[in-house]
Amino acid sequence: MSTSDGNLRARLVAVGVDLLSREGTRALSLREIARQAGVSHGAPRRHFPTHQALLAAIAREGYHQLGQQVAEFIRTAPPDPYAQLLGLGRLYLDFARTNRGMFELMFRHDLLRGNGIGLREASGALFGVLVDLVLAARAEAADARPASVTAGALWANLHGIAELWQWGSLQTTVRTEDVETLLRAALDAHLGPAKATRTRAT
Amino acid sequence: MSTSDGNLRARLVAVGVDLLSREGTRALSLREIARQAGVSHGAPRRHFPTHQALLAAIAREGYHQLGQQVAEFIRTAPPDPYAQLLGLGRLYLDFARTNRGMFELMFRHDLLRGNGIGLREASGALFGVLVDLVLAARAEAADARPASVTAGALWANLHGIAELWQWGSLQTTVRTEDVETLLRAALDAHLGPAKATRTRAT
DNA sequence: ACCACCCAGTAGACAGTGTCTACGGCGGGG
DNA sequence: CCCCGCCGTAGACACTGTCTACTGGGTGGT
Repeated sequence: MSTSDGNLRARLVAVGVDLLSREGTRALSLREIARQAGVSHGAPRRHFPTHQALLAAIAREGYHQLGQQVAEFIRTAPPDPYAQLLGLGRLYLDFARTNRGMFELMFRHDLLRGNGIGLREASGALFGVLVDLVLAARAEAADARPASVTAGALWANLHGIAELWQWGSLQTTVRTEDVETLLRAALDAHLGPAKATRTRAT
Repeated sequence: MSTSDGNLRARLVAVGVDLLSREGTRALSLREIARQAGVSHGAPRRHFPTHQALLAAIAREGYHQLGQQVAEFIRTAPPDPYAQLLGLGRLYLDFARTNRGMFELMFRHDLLRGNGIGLREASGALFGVLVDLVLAARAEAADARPASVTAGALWANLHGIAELWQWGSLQTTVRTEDVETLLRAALDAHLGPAKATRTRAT
């Protein structure tokens, strides 16, 4: 069995990911993870100094999964950078919607205090992809701002849509249960309305 | 008056707000709030059926404070709707930065399950102000999308900036420790670059 | 005036949590 | 061979949220 052999550390993370997807964030107690892994409650302490460190490792696995999905999408995507950005936005929002607990865990504030060094790096790599795409997508229309600023604002927009939609406010205030509308609005806003015509191509 | 003689309810919320601003979200345990209020740990149960209900009441107080700040700003603001939106964005980001724990509490997912009905309403009122301002700000430039969509996307952008900046990723990936740059980018993007010239006016 | 009643607050119990410490067994290197 | 470091176990400790029994005091009804 690939899960039972050898490293308990990897098995704890795997059990945490599975438990996080089945039950919510609430079920991710240290003792419950150890229970599901079939070890005593003190065992995780040999591999993770604290509970937050284990949660950070699980969140890191989430960034790994998201990064793999992004890489897989980029590999099998049309060469048009705007279409790539649209698909990337859909991927981000779909990831947030499908893996609710994981998305919530990945951006918890208390996880990068001390032991979450890898989290900023993981998100930074994903952000680099976004910067490159933004740079390519708005190459024709000259923009005064650096691409990192536009990419940052765009990422913030995507993240805000995911966050507010998950929180439930957008479902009642804005009539759109379609996140797609907000995604289009954000893309068109940050990349310029000239690119909006390509939206129909997808 | 059931609320006046039982002023413990209001005192619990006040103690929670104070405790939340001094220590973090971690300190907001039911027993600690009761301790700071000078009552036994079972006393809050007479006014709030569960711990989450008390937290929801504290978050509601946060929405109240934010709403008062917004109303105060609108009252003493220049009539230019774009300048009002800029100030409103600054106000939102400043509120998120100044009252970290409160902002985190106000958008916690588990608080509107069951007892958080008032939270969506409180945020909905603030959103209405935003929709009106967006409607007025882009009156000249005709936009195909309804104002609620633009306002929703803009709010999501503001919220995402606050969230990602608090999380810390924007501080390392984007070199700007200035949230102002991202705020300007978001406003110019969603309201059209034609309005960007007015940015220098403030 | 009296008495019953309700109600806010107290105190204790219970299960569950994260962290710490002492202990056991097991395998590899001196 | 022995000894030591590693890894998992078991129990304790101080917490937490929730539930239940209990008490004190004020109010309303008769």
